Amino acid sequence: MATDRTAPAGRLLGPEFFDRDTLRVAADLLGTVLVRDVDGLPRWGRIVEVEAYCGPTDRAAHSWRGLTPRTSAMFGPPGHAYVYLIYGMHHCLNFVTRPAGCPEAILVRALEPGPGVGRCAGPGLVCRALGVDRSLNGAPLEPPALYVVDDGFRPSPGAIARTPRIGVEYAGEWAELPWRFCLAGPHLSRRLRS
DNA sequence: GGCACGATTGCT
DNA sequence: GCAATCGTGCCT
Repeated sequence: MATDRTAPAGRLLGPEFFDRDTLRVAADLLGTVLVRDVDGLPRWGRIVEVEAYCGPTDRAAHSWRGLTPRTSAMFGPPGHAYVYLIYGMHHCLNFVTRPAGCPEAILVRALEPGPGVGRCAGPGLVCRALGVDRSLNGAPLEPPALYVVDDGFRPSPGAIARTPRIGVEYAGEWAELPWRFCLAGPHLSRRLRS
């Protein structure tokens, strides 16, 4: 008996959803479903951990140094993907927020994996499990390739946690801001608190 | 042209 | 605790 891998149906999150305050978008993304379709075979997971990057003032953001070839997607329109290669071997997926010219984005750090999808507890693992690479950099978040839907799931308010972002200690005071948003559970890239 | 390093991961 | 692995950004 084959596992039903049909992606959850729901409201497609378009540019109007992402063209809002980045911290608000980050919080609202928790519990939504990220879908990646390759040749008609959907892979999906529920978003349980994200981080907001609000350049160019945010020293932890890639856009802090201004527009460069790599970060050009961050300066593009909302509702598009910003995908980059880190440590020469892992890809990281971001959703661009705010209008073009305002280089803010949200890093997808962890998913609760859907049927047949591997472990997604970490930004590199999310991209590996869903088959996301730099060919999607700058692509619009639209079906079928890559998109986000609100299927009606609503996390209980008490389940949402905020902590400082991971791996940005170099950013000084910006590293202390609680811009990592989590849905408490067993699928996070790191445990909450310490 | 050269070089240091990273929004990570997995193994010792 | 640390190696893997390479594109990017900055310097010469």
